[in-house]
Order: sequence, then structure tokens, then C-alpha cells
Amino acid sequence: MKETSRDKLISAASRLFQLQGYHGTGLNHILKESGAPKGSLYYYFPDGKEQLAVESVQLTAEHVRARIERGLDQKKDAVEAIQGFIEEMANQYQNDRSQEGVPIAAVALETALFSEPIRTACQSGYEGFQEAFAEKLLQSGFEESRARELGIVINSMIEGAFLLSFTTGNNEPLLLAAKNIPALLK
Amino acid sequence: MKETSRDKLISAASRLFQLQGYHGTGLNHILKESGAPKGSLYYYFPDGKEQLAVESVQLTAEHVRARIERGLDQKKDAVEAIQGFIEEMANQYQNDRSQEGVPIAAVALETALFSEPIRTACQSGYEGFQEAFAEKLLQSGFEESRARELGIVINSMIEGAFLLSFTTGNNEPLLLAAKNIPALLK
DNA sequence: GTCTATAAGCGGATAGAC
DNA sequence: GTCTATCCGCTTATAGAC
Repeated sequence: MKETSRDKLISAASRLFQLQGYHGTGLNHILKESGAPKGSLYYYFPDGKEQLAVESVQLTAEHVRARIERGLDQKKDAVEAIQGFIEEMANQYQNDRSQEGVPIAAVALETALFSEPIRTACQSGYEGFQEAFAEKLLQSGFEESRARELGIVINSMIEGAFLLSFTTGNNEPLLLAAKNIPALLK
Repeated sequence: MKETSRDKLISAASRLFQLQGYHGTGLNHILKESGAPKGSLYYYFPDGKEQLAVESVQLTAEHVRARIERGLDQKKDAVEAIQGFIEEMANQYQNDRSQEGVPIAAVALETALFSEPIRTACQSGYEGFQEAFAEKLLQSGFEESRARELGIVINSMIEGAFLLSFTTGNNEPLLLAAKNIPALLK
């Protein structure tokens, strides 16, 4: 179970893109961080930085979705589960703020109008998050179309609260999002 | 009432930073777009790109806040006013999506951990948006602490919905945010 | 105050040895 | 598959003429 240069490149890129965005992260920085040689980068990712970004976004999105699903499994009731998940995010954010960033968001905003492959990867990622929430709501008895709608609304709320918490260095927006979830799902 | 080089630089920078983010926008691009000469840039903004970004964020934030206030003045009831404002944003976004971007957000995400002056400017901007919403809620009879809380929640919701709409090229997230505002303010 | 020329460095990408 | 050397373009920033 060894980690290849390819894996090391993607995971380093995922971290750095999330922290500094797409244009703010140079390939040299990714190479240094990953310990991989430049030759390997273009061997594994012939389309260069853009391809690396697409795969990084996909990896990040899978991790986040898995984390959402794990979080929502903690409680049976959907409303409590979603509320608890956001609170959990708020709490763990308080600890290692500096090492995280907002998943996908920076890359999405920077590249949406200029790289269709990256934009599509971000869109798919977001759809995955929404599905995870909708799935939980379905299981809790919400009607299908309503559950899908609320998946989008909850995702909006979390992304926005995360953006504000990250920018201000204060987890209050996330805590308030959690607090107001029950009203939204009423 | 002529527009100075300084004004032209800031307004060009505001547009480009919003569309492409901080690191994705070069000074040369800003200069070309504004028509100002490079000498003027460092004459008016001795601290260079960082200072230009701070002032651009401030300008953008003022415009957005003014637009929020104008939007909220359209209806007397706070709930209807906020809902209407988000719908208005969703509709106008449908038209000229490509020329806008999400105000402040890209710059905030890219620079929060690496430039304190820019981060602070973004934070102040967001606080202004929240005040505008809270003010309207106060006038509509909401209790002070509740109004301030909801200002943050509404701002989160809008920012997140805007991010998703921009990334997916579809205004559905904004429309759903508007639709679900009444439940939130219940 | 305005403009040009240029410095110094980093960006992404490639060639070619091994 | 791995690594180095290198190219070219664009970046921020500065110097100095006008």
C-alpha cells in the first residue's frame, strides 16, 4: 500500500488549491510540498495544471461527501442530524482553521468563467453534497422533490456560512446556520 | 466631474478581481482595461497590488450595500422585501452572468490567510451587508439581537446560493434561497 | 503627475538524458 | 518512470525622463 508520486501530487494539490486557490498556487509549490519531481507531474498529468486541478477537486469532493454522510449517520432524525453536522464543522473549524480553507469554493470562483473542465468538476462536487443531504431527508420522510430542493438550500447555507467563517476567522456564522436549520426544515 | 486615473484604476480592478480573483488578475491587465499608465498606478497606490485590492474591495462592498438597501426599500415588510431582493438578484443574474462574478468572495477566499489588510476589508464589507438586512428587520419589529443574528444567516444563505449559481451557471440556488426565506424568518 | 523602459523573479511547460 | 536543465511569457515593482 505505497503512495505513488501521482497520489502525493494530487493530495498536495488538493490542500494547496483549497488554501490559496488555483492561481495562487504554483506548480513548483505543489512539487515541493509533494516531494515529487517535475518530470512525474507531466508524466501523470499530461494536461498540466488544469488536469491536476480537476482531479484535485474530484478528490476533495469525494472526501467531503464521505464526511457529510458519516456526519449525518450520527443521528436518525434528519433535522437533528444536519444540525449536528454543521455544529461539528463549526467546532472542528475552531481548532485547525489555518489548515483547511473552504473546500472547492476558491477554485470554483476563480475558474468558473475560464475553464469548463474545472467548473464542471466543481459543479459535480456540489451536486454530490446536495444528494447526501437530500438522501437523508428522504429517509426521514420528506417528499422527493422537497428533499432535493432542501438539499440545495442547505448546501447554500453551509457554503455561505463557511465562506463567512473563514473570512472573518470566527465560527459564528456556522453556529448560527446550525441553529436556524430547524426553522428551514419545518 | 472627470474620472481620474485613480478612479479608473479602482473600478477596473474591482471588476477584474470579482471576475477572476486576486491572483488571477495581473496588474498589466488592470492597466490595459483602465487605460491608465503604469506610472500612475504606483503613484496613487504606493503599496501596489495589495492596496489596490483593499480599495477595490471597499468600493465593491459600498456598491453592493447600496444595492441591498435600495432593494429592501421596495417593500415595507422585511420578509417580503428580502425575498424580493434575492429574486431580483436571481433574475438579473440570468441576464448578464458573465459580466459579474460573486462580489468579494473570490478575493476573500484567496487572501484570507495571507493578507491581513485585504481580509479585513472583506470582513468589513460582509458586516455592512449584514447590517443592511438587520436594519430592515429591526424596522419590521424584530428584536435587536434576533435581527442581527438573522442578518448573518441571510447573508450566509445569499453568499452560498450566489456561489452555487455562479459555479453551475444556473440561478436555481438563488431562486430556492428566496423561496425559503419566509420559513427562516418565521 | 504622467509615461516608458527595464529589472528581477516566478509562472507553466518542454526536451532530453538516464 | 524519474529527474534536470532550460525556455518563454508574464508577473510585480522600480528608475528615471519628461
